[in-house]
Amino acid sequence: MPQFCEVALPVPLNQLFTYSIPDSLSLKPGMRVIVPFGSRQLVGVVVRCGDMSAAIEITAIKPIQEVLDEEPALSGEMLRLGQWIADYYVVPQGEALSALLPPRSPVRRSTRVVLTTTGQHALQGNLQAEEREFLQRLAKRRGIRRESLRAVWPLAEKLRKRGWTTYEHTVKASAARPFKSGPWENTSFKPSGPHELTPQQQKAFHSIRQQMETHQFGVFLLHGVTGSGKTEVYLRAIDLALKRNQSALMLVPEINLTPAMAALFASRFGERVAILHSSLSDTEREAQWRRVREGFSDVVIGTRSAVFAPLNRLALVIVDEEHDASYKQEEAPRYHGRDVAIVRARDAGATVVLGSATPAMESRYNAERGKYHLLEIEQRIRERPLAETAVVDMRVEFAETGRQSFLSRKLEAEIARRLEQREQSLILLNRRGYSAFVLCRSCGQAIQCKNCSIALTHHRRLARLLCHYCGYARPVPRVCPQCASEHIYFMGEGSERIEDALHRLFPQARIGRLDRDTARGQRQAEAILAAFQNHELDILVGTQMIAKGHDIHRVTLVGVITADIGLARPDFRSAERTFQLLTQVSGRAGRGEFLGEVVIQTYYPDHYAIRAAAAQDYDLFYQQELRFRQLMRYPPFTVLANVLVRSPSAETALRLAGRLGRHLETQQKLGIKLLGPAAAAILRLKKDYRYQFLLKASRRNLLREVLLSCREFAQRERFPAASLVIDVDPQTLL
DNA sequence: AGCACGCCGACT
DNA sequence: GTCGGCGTGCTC
Repeated sequence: MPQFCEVALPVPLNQLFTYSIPDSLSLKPGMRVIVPFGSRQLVGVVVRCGDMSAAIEITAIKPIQEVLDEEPALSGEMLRLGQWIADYYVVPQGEALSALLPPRSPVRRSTRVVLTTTGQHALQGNLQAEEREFLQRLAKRRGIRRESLRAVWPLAEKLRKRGWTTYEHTVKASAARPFKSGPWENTSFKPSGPHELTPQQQKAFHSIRQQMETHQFGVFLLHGVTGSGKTEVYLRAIDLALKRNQSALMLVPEINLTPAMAALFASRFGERVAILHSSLSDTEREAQWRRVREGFSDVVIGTRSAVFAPLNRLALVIVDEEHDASYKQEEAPRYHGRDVAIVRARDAGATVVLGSATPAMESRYNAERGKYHLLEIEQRIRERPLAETAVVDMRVEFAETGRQSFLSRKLEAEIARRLEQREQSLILLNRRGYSAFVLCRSCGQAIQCKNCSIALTHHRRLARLLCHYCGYARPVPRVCPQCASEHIYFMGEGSERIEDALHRLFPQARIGRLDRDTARGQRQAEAILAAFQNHELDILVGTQMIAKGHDIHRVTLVGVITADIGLARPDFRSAERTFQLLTQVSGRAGRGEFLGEVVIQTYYPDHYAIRAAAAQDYDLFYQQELRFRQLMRYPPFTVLANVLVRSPSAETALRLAGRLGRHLETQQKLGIKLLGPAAAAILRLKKDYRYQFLLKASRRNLLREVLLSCREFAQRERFPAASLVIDVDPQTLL
């Protein structure tokens, strides 16, 4: 009986493909294979193996070409997780699985130029000298690698178009590399022991331990104020998993995975830790992946994609700063790392700890309904008090001083005092660049990106206008590009301008800046933070990068220049994001022996997100926000999906949106609310025009049904594959 | 998605 | 007369 298998392939088609298995190959589900697909060869993952019956209806079944793994790259557990992602996020299984696979490609591709039969005939006839020479080179060997063609490229292309030569593509397994030992081999880290736990830390740890002892799935929400020592609780729980010969996984947001953090974990767990960092190369990443799979590492710390680390005997999954938006992947498959982590833990019977000082609304709501166990730590370690907060109403400030300054008298005085006392200040302005936009007073237009419907931001040091969405850059114009008027004005301020202005106000101060412009990679960010940590800087200005997780003892002042920047965004999470940012940055003050102080400048001092952040009162915010969400039928009271239609042609985008809209109207039912089609908040992004629908559903199943029908409709109606974007549980509606 | 096949305009 | 544009259809 011939054997067949079903293979998931990285194509946007919602199906598996059946291949026959040659007798010479032995295959198991989870192995990667090379298969012929149309005129191409693709790498896929075997999902199922079976006998004839499944394949009976398919006319032309091709054989598997090559097997790429000796042992399955994906375990049964990981294949199930891939299936869950495909179902939940409404993506084809092949696309879902591509997120789970080991980082480095298992194949090498090469393209050779070879002689065709007509080409061989042509060689007999009359030819130009250079043509003859080239064809003879091809005839002598089995063609030439395409890359080594550069010098004779135009000639080669000419002959190919004439039909004398053609490309021959080959895909071959790349040689397996021996892998080196861990990343800590050459650093002589000093082992460090556990710290004393406060009674509240102790209590939280005990609950987690009890759950782990049951070997049953369970989720904790560890809600601990900033500086309450959540990390020490994580360390103890991981330690427990290891002592029982089980493994642990910890997810952290991108910016928190600093070498300092890595060093902390290395000092406690040594070579057993694998760190999956975004700045690792694919080869390094794969080496870590193999260390984990082969059991050399049983603790994995990493960002979003580390949730797929091939750990066995998983006992504990920690998601630190679980509210953080960077856990959502913003391209297909659009999964949420926290939610995938929970599903993975459920399948493995593991304990989950979601940690945050500002839990996501959904998480806190789940805790209140008893879906998660709530653990609270209200005390900072060593009983350090939270910082005191002053809110400055910038409307009043302007009325009283009559001058348009970004810095209030209060904040300026406090900075001056810190400089005198040799203490440090953190200044937050959550917008990078020098001025926010460039406006022409004659025609009234802000200078726009050529790919997006977005005003460009002025970056002075770069002497460029930049698009913060697509990366487009252009020189700073001296006259308006629209109307040639000289009356162009630079409006609004960003972190770069604040840094400049502080230099002028406090010429004696040592000032640094931390944002995506000064810290283009992890190392530069670390260097700036290290300088601040060592008190080589008095003031650190920056965007939200300065708000996260850093523990710098001499910071006694945190200033927020404009707290309202995020509030105006057309996004139902804008209040939540603002509250989280203000709370996080406030938590940076007073972590040492001195009391901290926070000054928040705002034009909306009465907004509940700002009031609650100033009072460091999570519950106040939560209750208010919950009412808003309930009234407006937003999560956690509904589940959402954003369905977006895009095309480089404005007309096509509009037409497709109209057709999809008419289809969605036929899908209306009780429990589903459809908003749209509407122009996306950024109508044009990266050259695409975009229209969107927001679906609110009372139940997950209803939402899924509608989304599946959307995808089927688009496929049936031959929408271009990239034109439909489905985002389940969207974190942003841009 | 990628790639082949197929049918209409501006070039040697 | 040919090259090459991208519409349409298909991939086990």
